[in-house]
Amino acid sequence: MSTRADARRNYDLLLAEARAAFAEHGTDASLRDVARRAGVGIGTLYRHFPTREALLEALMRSNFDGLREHAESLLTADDTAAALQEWLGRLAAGSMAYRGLPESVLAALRDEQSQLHESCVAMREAGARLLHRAQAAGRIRAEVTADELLALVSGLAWASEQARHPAEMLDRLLTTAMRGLTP
Amino acid sequence: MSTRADARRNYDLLLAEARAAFAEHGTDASLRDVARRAGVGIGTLYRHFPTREALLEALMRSNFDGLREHAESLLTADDTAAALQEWLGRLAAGSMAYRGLPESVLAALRDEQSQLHESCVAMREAGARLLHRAQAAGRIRAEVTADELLALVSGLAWASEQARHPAEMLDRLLTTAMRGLTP
DNA sequence: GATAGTTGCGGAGCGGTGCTCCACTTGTCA
DNA sequence: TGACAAGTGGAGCACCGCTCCGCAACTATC
Repeated sequence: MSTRADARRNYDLLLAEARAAFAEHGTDASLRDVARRAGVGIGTLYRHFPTREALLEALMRSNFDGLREHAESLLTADDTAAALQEWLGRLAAGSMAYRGLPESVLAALRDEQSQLHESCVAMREAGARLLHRAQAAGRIRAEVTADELLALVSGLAWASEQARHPAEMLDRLLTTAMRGLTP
Repeated sequence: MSTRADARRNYDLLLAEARAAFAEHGTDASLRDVARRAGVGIGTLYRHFPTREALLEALMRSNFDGLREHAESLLTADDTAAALQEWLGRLAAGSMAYRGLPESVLAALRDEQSQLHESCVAMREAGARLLHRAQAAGRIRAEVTADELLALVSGLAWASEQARHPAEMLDRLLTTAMRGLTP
């Protein structure tokens, strides 16, 4: 039993609509609207996701897990710097999927109470291993920290979002940033 | 005559309260609250500033003008790269004065209809002269554009805002960025 | 199948928001 | 001092996030 069948169905419906709404209107999309689009009462939405953050969390956790796995798969790459850059590119692209999301990523990193924190930390540590490997190979300056790196990339992703040609701008900014990271 | 004395007074009161409110609650502070704190009806606020952007504009224009003047005064500095870095630091710090403002800066840069656009462009061009001078001196890579530079610094300012120690983080990120900008 | 009981649902309601509109007050100039 | 344009203020509209609880619907048992 645990969960009733209709509850499970509504949960999935809400999640799908939330994903669409956040992609369309950014992270401050109307939750009433999400419920409406899912054909469900507003109370039902709040029953399943007590806060807006809970909703974001559900969406972002898979993001984080994917990034962690990606980082781990890159740990055996020959070119450590290229591996790091590839991962940072995907991190930035993932952040940009929903407007306003980079802010949530950083907030989750900061707030240890956040339920997102765990999966976010796991992702960060996978990224840190990638960084350390590149540093050990002398490809990245030793004094660069993982926190700094994530903040940097989040900032670039954010700035690119605002530009006329986001993808192109992100590419330029990432390239410049990588130059600053090398010894 | 032109404007009545009381209207002028209310305008100034509103502007002062708006500045305080934006600094305290970010750029989405409650306008009703601004009017309340200024001891004025909400209608009066909207009479003077038809949109939230108009209010931001009035506040930011002085910011931009100050940045432009600063850039111009740095044009005669001996160390072109240091001059650029100093100005970028002030740009970032100015952006961070109000949470959420960097986004408005970039939006104004993008939107040519914006009333902010003119003063923003003037500031950007003053910054661009600073950049070109450093490039001519061989201190900054030639292919870096002014747009890219402003986006970069805005992104770093934004990311720093989110960090635990904003000022310190901004310093680290700016240093890394400058490294990426040098040939 | 029928039934009991728990689980989940929906939306009215509260206090807030941005913004509009217009009856009324107030400053100004003749 | 008065006429009148300029300026005011807040009621009102449609929305928001979020809470609460009477009621409907699903499920385990018989």
